[in-house]
Order: sequence, then C-alpha cells, then structure tokens
Amino acid sequence: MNNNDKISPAVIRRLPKYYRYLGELTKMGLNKTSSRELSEMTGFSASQIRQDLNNFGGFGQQGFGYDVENLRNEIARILGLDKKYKIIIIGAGNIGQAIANYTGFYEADYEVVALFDKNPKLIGMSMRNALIKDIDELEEFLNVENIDIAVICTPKSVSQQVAEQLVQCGIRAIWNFAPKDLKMPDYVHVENVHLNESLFSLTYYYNQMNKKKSE
Amino acid sequence: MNNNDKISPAVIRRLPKYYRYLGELTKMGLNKTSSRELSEMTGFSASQIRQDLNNFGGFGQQGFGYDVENLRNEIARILGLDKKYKIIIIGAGNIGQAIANYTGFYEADYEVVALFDKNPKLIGMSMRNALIKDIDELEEFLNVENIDIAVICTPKSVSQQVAEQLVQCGIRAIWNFAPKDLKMPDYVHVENVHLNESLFSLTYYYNQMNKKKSE
DNA sequence: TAGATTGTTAATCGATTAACAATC
DNA sequence: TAGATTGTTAATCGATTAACAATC
Repeated sequence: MNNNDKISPAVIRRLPKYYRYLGELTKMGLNKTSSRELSEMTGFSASQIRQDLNNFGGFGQQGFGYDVENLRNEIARILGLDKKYKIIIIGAGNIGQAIANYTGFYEADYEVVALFDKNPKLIGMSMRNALIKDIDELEEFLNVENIDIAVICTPKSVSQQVAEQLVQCGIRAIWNFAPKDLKMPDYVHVENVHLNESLFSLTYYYNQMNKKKSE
Repeated sequence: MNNNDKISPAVIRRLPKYYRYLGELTKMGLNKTSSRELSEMTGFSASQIRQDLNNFGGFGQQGFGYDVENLRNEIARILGLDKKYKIIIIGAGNIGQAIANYTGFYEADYEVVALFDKNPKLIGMSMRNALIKDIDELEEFLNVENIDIAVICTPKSVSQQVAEQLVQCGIRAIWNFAPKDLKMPDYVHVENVHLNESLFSLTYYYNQMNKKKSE
C-alpha cells in the first residue's frame, strides 16, 4: 500500500468504472469476481486491472479472485464515496439546473445546497431542495456554510472571475462546465467537463468514418 | 500529410483546445502566433503542439510561426467544423433539455432538429426550434430525415436498447450522457460524457488535498 | 493436491520531450 | 545576413502488457 506515491490520473479515471461494474455484479447477485471477468466487462486488460488495484493495496485473494462487495467498498473508500459532500452551483441556466436536478449522483452522498445566479427572474426559485440565490450573496454564504465542491455553470466570460472568488472563500474543488480553462493555484483541483470539445472530437470521428465508407 | 495513418485520440482531444485558443488570439486582433505562445496559453509543450499539428500537415512557416486565422481554419477543417450537422436528442429530461438549449455549439453548424421522449407531459413541447416527439415516432422520423448525430440522455436502463435502435436506423455517431458503456459495432462512434465518473474523480482529488493539508 | 488467479517484476509499446537541421 | 521558429528525427519517459512466482 503506497498511498503516498502519486497515482496516475489514468488510473483514477478507471476507478469509477470498476466501481460501476462491481455494482452491476452485486445487482446480479454475484459475490465473487476476477480480473479476467472485470476485463470482459470493462474492456480494460486483466493485467491493467490488477496493476490499477495494486496501487492501493492487495484486495484480492490469490487463486480465488476478488470479493465483489469488499472490492466495491474499497474503491468507494479510495474515491471518497463513503463521505458526504455539500455542493453549490454557480449559474442557474440550462446546465446549472440540469446538474441540480440530476439524480445520477446517488452513489455517494452529494447534496446540492444552493444555486447562485444574477438573473432576478431565477432568484428565489428552487430546484429540488436548493434555492437559487443572488450571486451577490455568494461570499456571505460561503463564510457561513461549509461547502466542499463548487460547480461552475456560468458563461465563460465570467468563469475565471467566479472561480477566483470561490477560491478566496475557501473552495478547493471546482467542477467546471464553462468552456474555458481556469487558471488556478495548485491547491485547487479543477475537473473540466468541456462539452464543446467532446462534441468536436465526436464530429472528427464521425467524419473519419464517412471518409472510410466512401473510399 | 499522412491523412491515412491513425491519429492518437490524445491528439484529437487537444485539437479543440488549439482551436479555442486560436479563436481567442483572433479576438485579440493577433494574426501571428508560435508554438511557444500556444504552449503558454494551453499548457501543452511547444514540442507537442508542433508534433500534433504535423500529423495533419505543415501549417507553419519556418522562422516565422503560424498564421492564426489559417491555422484555425485548418483545424476546423480537420475536425469537420466547416460542415453542418443535424442532431436529435433522445430523452428530454434535465440533461436532454439542457443540451437542446445549450448555446455553446455556435462554433460549428450544429442544429438540434428534434427531441424524443416517452413522457406525454413533455411530448409536444418545444425547446428552441425543436419539438419533443413521441419516442415511438423515432424510426419513422429517421427514415425520412438525415440525422448525423444522436444524443442519448435517457436513463441508463434503456440506453443500450435506444442505441441499438438508432444504429439500426443508420445513426453512426452517438453522444452518450447515460452512465453506461454502450456495446456498439465498430462502425459506430460513441463519445461518452460520464458525469458521475467525472464527479467521482474530482472527489478523489478533493480528498487527496485534504489529506495533504492535515499531514 | 491440482488448478486457478493474484501480486509483482520485467518487457514492450506508445506518447511526450529534446534536439537540431532546414529555412523563412 | 542573423535571428527565429518550424518540421522532424532521436531520446526519454511513462503507461500498458506479458510473464510468472506466490499462494489460496
């Protein structure tokens, strides 16, 4: 268990997938699995799966495999899915509202406690249990509440400025949906969801396929 | 220009970023740039940028650099942003509606022509210029209209089945927002936006930082 | 025990970086 | 011309895969 070494981001991005497939195995009533079986499900090689898991410890049993529930719990613990997280969303437009209403976060205990916007038409509305507040109240709010994660769903023109304000108020984890790369100090982690970049690469591959077809 | 070699996905995923920063340079009124300047903006090494671009051709001028507008156009052409694309969205819930209303696709000519859902409360509503239709009309619709890209925003339980139906009707490019890996034939390209996986890795890094802080 | 599968080391592969000749 | 910066080859680095001893 070398918890102190830096784990490659590629490994971290595979963990949620293992976690998801282990959940499916549980649902199917299976309590034992192997790197070979996980390989078939995920498409990653069995060797890679064993390498990945052994970054965090030996969760398997030689000659036997892995206990599904145990391995799932271990991955949950590694990712931190065994804890509660309070989230705020900045920008209550299309994307902000969609995230607020998104039910796909059930795996862990994520709670959207508030949204912030500057549009008076939106302020005062509520999404699920979260109220849309005036962006001017953001700092005051952050001084009182203990927020773990901030989601940026503003237009890109203000995203950098909003991010800086968040960091000044103590936020250290940002989930960024604005199509812009935020310049942030090292102690802030930014996870980007760049929808346009995703769509552009899909477009590239779509055209590649059409090219091949017409050859 | 070795258009026929397979370009690494890592390269393709950087292209939209180059494209975006070149747009910013244009806005700033600059018409000349260099791999060094792009390196400072994007955070990728100058060497990598030159390598990436030279997968597609020599767009620069030795001793001078790159013409901003020309390079931007070339990347647009490589990605296919110089063409029009018709999109449909399957599932008109939170995410589906957000995508339909998303204005961040202005770079290229993407048009959402219809949404599909099975919820009678949603059917008949319209998002921007697109109508929400009954999912039962999907096949008929695809037989008549020429659709380039389908976006899956359904619950994960039906995503695989929906994807198969789309492929049967000729769809070859899928933008998948359902938290599930679609099993698809090779001639279909799937681009995944797995929001929960993204949030989970953010959670991991958030906890890592807290661990460091308390050491 | 024999068979199976992990944990882990070594080999391979691919992607990134460095270096530099070409040349504007 | 001299300085600058590309295009491209070679070197390095890191991640993936293969192999196999450990062991259940």
